[in-house]
Amino acid sequence: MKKPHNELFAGPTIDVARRLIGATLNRRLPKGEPGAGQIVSGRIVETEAYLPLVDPACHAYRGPTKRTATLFGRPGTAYVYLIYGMYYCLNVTTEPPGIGAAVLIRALEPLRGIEEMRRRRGPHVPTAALLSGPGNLCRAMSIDRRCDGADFRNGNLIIEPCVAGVRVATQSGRRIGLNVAADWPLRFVDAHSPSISPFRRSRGRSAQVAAK
DNA sequence: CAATAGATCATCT
DNA sequence: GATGATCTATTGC
Repeated sequence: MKKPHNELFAGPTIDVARRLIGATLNRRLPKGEPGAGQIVSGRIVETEAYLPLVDPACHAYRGPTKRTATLFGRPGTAYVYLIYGMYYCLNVTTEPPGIGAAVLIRALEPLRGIEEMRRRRGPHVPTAALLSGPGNLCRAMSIDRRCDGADFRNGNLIIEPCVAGVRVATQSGRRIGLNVAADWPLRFVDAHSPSISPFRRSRGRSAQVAAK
């Protein structure tokens, strides 16, 4: 039994998004599939904040629905949804219960279970790219709607904070794939990681502004 | 390198 | 009935 990391999910959404860079995501592969029970894990190197109340790109913006119910629950819960009929996206809920907001996990650097990830992504995918991109990391780690509502402190989907004292060179920039409020500087990356997701068209240019 | 098309479906209007 | 917090392959410069 490990110590729960409540402090990791506390505070403003932007702070959580920054704090999650360098943290470790551990996933225990579900029963009934290859590698069941094994742990696959990665180091978080890219996140995006979706702010409470004021953010038109946040799924919570128009109030709770059946799909987005978990967004309004306690912080540190998994919000998983299907996008484009084909891929899942994994979020960490933030803010107190009743307020909908989250941090999207966009990319990780593979740590454990590389063979299991490659089995799900394909034999020719380079190791550094196995967990690069929100849809890809969910596929590699067998994360889908069954994970919606999971607690990141216990269970089969756990986030452990960055080791104390480790400094990650974090940068911020515009968000990716949005039609509204894409230019808000709410995307955070570990600038030195080879696993950051490729830049994609989201209109305009992708300004990278140095943060701390 | 940049732009575009197509795959595919739960959710919401 | 339209729409995505995506990804890959393909085309064109």
